[in-house]
Amino acid sequence: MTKRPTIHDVAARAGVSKSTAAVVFSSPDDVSQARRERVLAAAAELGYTPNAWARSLRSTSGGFVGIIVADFHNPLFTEIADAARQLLAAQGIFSFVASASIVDGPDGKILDREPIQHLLDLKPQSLFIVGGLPDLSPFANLPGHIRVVVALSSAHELPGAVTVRTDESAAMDLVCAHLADLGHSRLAYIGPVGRRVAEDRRDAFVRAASAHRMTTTIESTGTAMDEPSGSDAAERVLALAEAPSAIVCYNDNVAFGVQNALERHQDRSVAVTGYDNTYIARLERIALTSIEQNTAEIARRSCDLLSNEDAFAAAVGTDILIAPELATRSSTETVTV
Amino acid sequence: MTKRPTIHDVAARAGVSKSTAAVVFSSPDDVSQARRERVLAAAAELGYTPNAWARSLRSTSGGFVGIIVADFHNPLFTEIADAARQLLAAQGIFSFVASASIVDGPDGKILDREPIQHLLDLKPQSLFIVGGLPDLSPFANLPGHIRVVVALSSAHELPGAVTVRTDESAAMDLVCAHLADLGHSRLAYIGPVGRRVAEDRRDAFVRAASAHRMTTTIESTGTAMDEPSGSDAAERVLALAEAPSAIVCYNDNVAFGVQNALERHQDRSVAVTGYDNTYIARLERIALTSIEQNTAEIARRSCDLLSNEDAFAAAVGTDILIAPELATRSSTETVTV
DNA sequence: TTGTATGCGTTATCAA
DNA sequence: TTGATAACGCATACAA
Repeated sequence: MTKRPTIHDVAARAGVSKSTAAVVFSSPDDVSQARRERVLAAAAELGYTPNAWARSLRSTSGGFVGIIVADFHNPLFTEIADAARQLLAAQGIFSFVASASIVDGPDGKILDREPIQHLLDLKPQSLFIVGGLPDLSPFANLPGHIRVVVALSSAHELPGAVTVRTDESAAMDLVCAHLADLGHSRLAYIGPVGRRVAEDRRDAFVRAASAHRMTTTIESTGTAMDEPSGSDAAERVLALAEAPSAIVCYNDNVAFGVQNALERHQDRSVAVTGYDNTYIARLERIALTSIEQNTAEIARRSCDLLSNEDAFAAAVGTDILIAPELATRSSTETVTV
Repeated sequence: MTKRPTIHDVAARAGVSKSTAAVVFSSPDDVSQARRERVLAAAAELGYTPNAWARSLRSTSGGFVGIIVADFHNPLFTEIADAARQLLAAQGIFSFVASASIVDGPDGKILDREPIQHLLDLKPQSLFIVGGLPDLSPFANLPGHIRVVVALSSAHELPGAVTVRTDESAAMDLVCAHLADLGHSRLAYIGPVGRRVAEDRRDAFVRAASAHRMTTTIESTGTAMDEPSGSDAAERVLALAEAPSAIVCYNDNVAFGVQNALERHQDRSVAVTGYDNTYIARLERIALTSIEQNTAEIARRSCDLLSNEDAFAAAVGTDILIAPELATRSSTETVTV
């Protein structure tokens, strides 16, 4: 097997022309049954499978889905990408995953165009972008027939794209309702600013909290959204004259930092909530109440759009919002005020 | 930009033939300076970059490195893959990452050949396999010029490959020396069986512990290596007549389970160590002493082999062992016995 | 040094 | 229905 068999080898073995053999794999009905069976048999004996990339080169589309993961290290992203691959494979559509490479530029993050161009050169039938990219311009002038679906981020820069993301309002409503039930009335929110998702989430929090008649304080972590920045922000919040009884965080990482700060202050009275319901939040030592984004449903809806032309056409330009759930754990089982 | 410029367009604009233009990009010295500059200028104006896959199709090798990540969800793997990409890019070598898809077969895990075949069809110059795959046979009959480097796993099935992995003996020696320093003399080890790395690590533990004159108990987690299995195994160990004063774990996940079990028993006297020094181990609430695999060094050595033919030839068939480090945290700051 | 012709593995367009 | 031929974007042996 040091060399793969080609359509040429199959044709020779079956005693037909290259073109006839090729047709067997593209539109089997256009060839007589006798020849079709001979070709198929020859292909099976040789272990022939078409070379997808030679096909791509010749055709306008390779018939596969290109998946671009914004950040390999975000388990949410890889989970969705993985689920999408399986769903598409079940439909007989194969997919190819590429990681976006994001580098530091003079002003902010910059999206490296090279790996994306390489994926585009493979001529995907449609594109699935998982997670937020600093820049969507590489996808602005795609050949019109390529469908683009963006998950977990907004694609307002791409008029022809469809976005599938978590319903932030519903999420923050779950959080605030839960805290209201527990008797909280003064909340703080800790999270980053600047990025679209960040603004959405914070605004959703403010709306939800006020709907539940709770007062709010917003503490920014700048552009950071990790454990140390959460810890720092928590210190500032705890120093406030009217300290809150619960702290709602942009994501789990920030919440871990907040938990650390509370631990340093020996303060077990303040409730903390996260967002993403990561593996870590489930650990008994952490036990963080957190929003679970419905990744399975996000993947399912995305794949539907990716593979179904009509479904995509009907949804183009819209945001599809997926309802999240709240996983409640002991981080919100505190002394109520 | 709805259509990418081809070498044809560049040649037309520069007023030379296709081949001349092509040569400018493959062996620039073989063309006169005047024409070279005209071609380069035309390419720049058009924004031309070569289509790597068309090049691959024509040549025996596309000159890029194919990276296969065994499991997207293992942060260690993605970290190494990412580092390798950057190191290779700095050398002007581009790389393409594909995730292996591992499915459940009748007896055990099965490696899906399709995505791998697709990557192979792209004709990589060399292959970088990150992490353990259930089956290396798809790589057994590669065209001879393709170099294969395997990181974090063993490649004894592939005679022509080179393995780069952590020195398990050194790792377990660090752990046991640390525990010996703290006065421990009875150790338990909790981890899975069956896989090569698992056996290596356990055997290394036994050797290191006996070198430090400590007694050992081995508790298996079967094939599992996650938090619940660690928790269960810890319960069994704690029920032992002569309970150990320290528990050494196969990895961090298992160790988190052990920590949970200890927490349930209100037992702060038993030391726990992990392996991988994940992001989670660093969280203040977890503070797990753990072995840090030197991913940067693993990536560096691997890339050296990947890009340097001579270095690879010298190392073929061998295992390159990378020294790990021990990150000590409060999980081993217990009451000493 | 430069251009012409051919092929990589496939699909598409024609005649036959 | 089938098969010869061209083309996708590129590289290379060969001729000029």
